[in-house]
Amino acid sequence: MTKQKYKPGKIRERNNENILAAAEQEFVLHGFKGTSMQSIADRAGVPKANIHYYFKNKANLYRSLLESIMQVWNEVLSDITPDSDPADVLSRFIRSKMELSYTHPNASKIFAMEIIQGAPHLREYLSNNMRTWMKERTAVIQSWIDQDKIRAIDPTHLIFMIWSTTQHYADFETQILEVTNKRQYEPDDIDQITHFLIDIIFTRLGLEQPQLEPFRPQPEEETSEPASSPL
Amino acid sequence: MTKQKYKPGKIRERNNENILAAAEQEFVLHGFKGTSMQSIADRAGVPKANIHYYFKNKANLYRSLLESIMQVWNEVLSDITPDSDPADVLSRFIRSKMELSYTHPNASKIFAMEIIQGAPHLREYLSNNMRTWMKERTAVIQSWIDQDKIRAIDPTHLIFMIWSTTQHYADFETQILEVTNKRQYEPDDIDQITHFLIDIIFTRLGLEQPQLEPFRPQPEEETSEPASSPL
DNA sequence: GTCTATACCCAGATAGAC
DNA sequence: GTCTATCTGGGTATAGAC
Repeated sequence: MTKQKYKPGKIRERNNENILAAAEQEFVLHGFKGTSMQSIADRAGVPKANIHYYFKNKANLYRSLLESIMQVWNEVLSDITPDSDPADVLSRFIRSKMELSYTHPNASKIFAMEIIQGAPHLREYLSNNMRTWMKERTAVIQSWIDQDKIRAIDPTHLIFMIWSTTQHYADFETQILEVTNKRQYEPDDIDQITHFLIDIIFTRLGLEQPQLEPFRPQPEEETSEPASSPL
Repeated sequence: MTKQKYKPGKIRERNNENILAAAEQEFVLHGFKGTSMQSIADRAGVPKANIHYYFKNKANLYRSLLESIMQVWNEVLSDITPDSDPADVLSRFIRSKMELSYTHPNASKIFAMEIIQGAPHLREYLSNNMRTWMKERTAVIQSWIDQDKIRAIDPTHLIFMIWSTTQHYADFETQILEVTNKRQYEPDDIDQITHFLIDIIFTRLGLEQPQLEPFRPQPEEETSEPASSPL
């Protein structure tokens, strides 16, 4: 009879997270149109009607997922200024992206599928936010070039290169594990790839290879975040 | 009444190609599960039952598409030997991949979505063919290192880097065009990106930048190949 | 807030007339 | 070889009892 000390809305919050985690799995496996509300309900262990009660409809649920993904996406490379040390900022950029590929592969995959299919649910967001995001970053990189901090390079394609190479390890995980004959990535793999990418890019930019702390993922906390948290 | 000089099976062949081209479009937009046979039929301008007559079922049609994609995929980097000139082989590798991203973006996208979703229709192929493909290539690159033709580097991740950076321009086309504020890629863009990638990679490998013929796509022939040929 | 039952629609696939 | 009509299952969404 001891009434649990859940603060109001705690149950709803937990249900929300369970449903989002289940939806993430299903959307990765079958895409937006190919995923059924029933399969999400089954995986989350709730009746199908409850998902409609919480999220209204499938498009809404999917958009909630995309929003939580874009939120994390926007945190990387947010501390870049003309006065920054390029080696510091770029190595942390590459490293953060690699860590995200390791810790949140499904988020990366859902984003990738959304873009590949023409970004039907994300077009507005892209044109509103992405272009200015890019303009600001490339302007800073160009200022580094003008200050002779790095060798001249096309800043836009440099960012595309870092995006593509790091996200590749999340999105094409299946192919990479098959080809390299591994069962799963280990933290050491993430370190090795991060060094590989920094090595190639920094050589071209005329930067010294930085010393990096090895990547050690935090042991999964009990309920601080759901296991497959939306990115 | 002049009986057309179509060789036997010509009509069937044309129908096949139309259906495959329509299927390619639909599978890119909606994924395997999300695509309906009706929408493929509508796009191809044939009754739905005919597709079942030609391809038996959806999975079969999809696999036919994947096979034609893998066929083209396998042609690149097929002429690599320990005696080859690394600068020549690698620059043509990068260039071919960039040209494929330009000429066959949908093929790249379908392949990407298949891998992202866990390669349910391609797993067997991957484990049978891909690992030996990779072993052979990385062995040759390692031999170049042993011969001091290029600076030491991890051959496997070098190939991943070329795959990811080149395919990115096909798969993430929507995002890239939005961010760079373009309506579509031009042949000049392909040249510029190719040079960008060769520049960075060759600098790290200690190779001279090669002279490259500019990329000029052949003017679309009338019926030599369907407009949206399967890769 | 929760879940059963159901309305309504569209999917893949095939039978069978042409 | 072609296409209409139809079978059967599963989809989204909601009404309404609990």
